[in-house]
Amino acid sequence: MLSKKCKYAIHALVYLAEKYQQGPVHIQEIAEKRHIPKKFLEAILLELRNAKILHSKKGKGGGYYLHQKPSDVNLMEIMRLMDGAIAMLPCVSLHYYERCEECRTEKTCGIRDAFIKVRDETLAILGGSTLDKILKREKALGAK
Amino acid sequence: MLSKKCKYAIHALVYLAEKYQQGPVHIQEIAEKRHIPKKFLEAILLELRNAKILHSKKGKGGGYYLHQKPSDVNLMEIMRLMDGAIAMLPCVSLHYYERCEECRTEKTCGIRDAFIKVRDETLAILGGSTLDKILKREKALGAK
DNA sequence: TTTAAAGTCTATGGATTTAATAGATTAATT
DNA sequence: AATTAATCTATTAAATCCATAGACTTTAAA
Repeated sequence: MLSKKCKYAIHALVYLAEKYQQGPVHIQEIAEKRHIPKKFLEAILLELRNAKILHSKKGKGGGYYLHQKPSDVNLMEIMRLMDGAIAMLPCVSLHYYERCEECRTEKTCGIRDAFIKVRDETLAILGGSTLDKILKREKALGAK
Repeated sequence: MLSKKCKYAIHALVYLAEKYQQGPVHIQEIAEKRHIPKKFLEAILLELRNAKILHSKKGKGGGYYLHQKPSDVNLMEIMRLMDGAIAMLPCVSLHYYERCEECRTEKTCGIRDAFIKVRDETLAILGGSTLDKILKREKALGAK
């Protein structure tokens, strides 16, 4: 399951994708429109900024805005950033690999196989889910 | 990520699949062979028994054994039992559906789409991963 | 019929993670 | 200088995960 942090991040980014190239957006505005606790959102946006997905501007007229194009930001990277590994087992994770304490002999573990397949399918789908596609889909579904 | 509980359950079941139709196996034996804390394993096996995946026999010469055929037990049901939903969002879960507080308007949510696809692919793979297949694979990989 | 083996059940404790809040500080604009 | 808004540091509250302890029950064998 995605953490709330990750869900909030996705929602905030979709919101910012909608306002792409329209100048900085206040944290306050995002928080209100997407029903996210403001202080929590602060921390999230800061992390997205440090990851170069967002830029920010301080002071009056400041706020956050997308650094990358909406077509260049996908769910895979957002989720990795917020929640870490996408794989269901540490021993099949590409970015957060860890040896499984349980199955000591990785080479002969019959379980990993299925989880490698799940990982690959999942990454393909999430990697292809970009902010602009999500936005398009929302519009197609009739969101205002 | 799978919980330890779930990993332990899978390992224990694979072990019991190996001993299918060879009589009851002690908790103690499974715990030692698969490096699982015995007391924790007790609780797990009990749950698997209540779910009719295992049977048990009390008293001397007792122990646990598979109730279903190894080809009838798959990772999907084990994971659902131990960890709950397999989907990454509550609002796309088939067995543990819950409304997302975040995206209030489910009908116009552009995010769900990707997670429905992930869910379907994942369920197909995990549902097809049965104990006997895992066992076969381990033998093919040369586990003793 | 006693005894030992083994599963069953209830309860609890500690560690870690997640979610949220508070307050002080820094930077930019007007 | 005043105002606005992001940044940073700390702290707290709640939930979950992992593990252990101990008493109880059932069964089989001696």
